[in-house]
Amino acid sequence: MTSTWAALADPHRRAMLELLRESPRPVGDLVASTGLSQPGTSKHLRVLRDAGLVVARTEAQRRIYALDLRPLAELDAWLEPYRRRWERSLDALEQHLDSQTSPTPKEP
Amino acid sequence: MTSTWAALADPHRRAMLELLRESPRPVGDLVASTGLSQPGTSKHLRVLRDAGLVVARTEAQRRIYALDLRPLAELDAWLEPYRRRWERSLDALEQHLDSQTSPTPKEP
DNA sequence: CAGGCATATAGCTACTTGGTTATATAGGTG
DNA sequence: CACCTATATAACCAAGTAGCTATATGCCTG
Repeated sequence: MTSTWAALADPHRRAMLELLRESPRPVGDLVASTGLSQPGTSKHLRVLRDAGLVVARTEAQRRIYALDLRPLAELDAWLEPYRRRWERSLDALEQHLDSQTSPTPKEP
Repeated sequence: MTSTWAALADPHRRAMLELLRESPRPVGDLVASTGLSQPGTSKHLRVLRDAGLVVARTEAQRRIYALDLRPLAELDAWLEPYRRRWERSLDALEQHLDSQTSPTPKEP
């Protein structure tokens, strides 16, 4: 799972994933959108591939990259117990502010 | 946000967070649980502090570290659009398996 | 105030990483 | 086959990181 976190620690890679969330794309598109060199982009794609976050299919000379959501679902599962905690806090806060209008929630 | 992802990319740091999820603890506890040197542990704690994932309060000579959930909530928000995607897939799967015994219990 | 305990910082080293340019590989097309 | 397009890999460099040991800081206690 470490490789997933590490892969997501880079802003360029996160941006690439967001692009791929819309639809699968060839490398050229990602090169254009990141503004990095083509080899640089390929290097990032390798990291994402090694982490299992994307898969590539070959189409003539092009490699079409697509998201694989499973590692993200794993992160989501990791977050779950923490999420329960802050949801509990929010519930409490909500109860506390029950009858008020508060634009800026604060730590008690 | 990059600092949050980067902080979580290290297994020792994730383990420390899991410890702190149970309750706030002094550094000594974390040293013991990680098996790292004390300075090494302190270094990791600094990364977590800089990312805002933990806060420390001083209590005599001890520093008691506690989780701050807010950066994790941010990650959760980042995951949201992806989550929608895999939930949609799961919905589809579910429909497909409609008349069978459901192995994955769900939130009511 | 001396000494001990708990933690942080400094300073070092080996390794990893993000970026580059140059080159290799693979497929399409004249 | 010669060449072009698209992508990957190699080789290199600067900067960052994870670990260590040694040292500084801060607080308590006798």
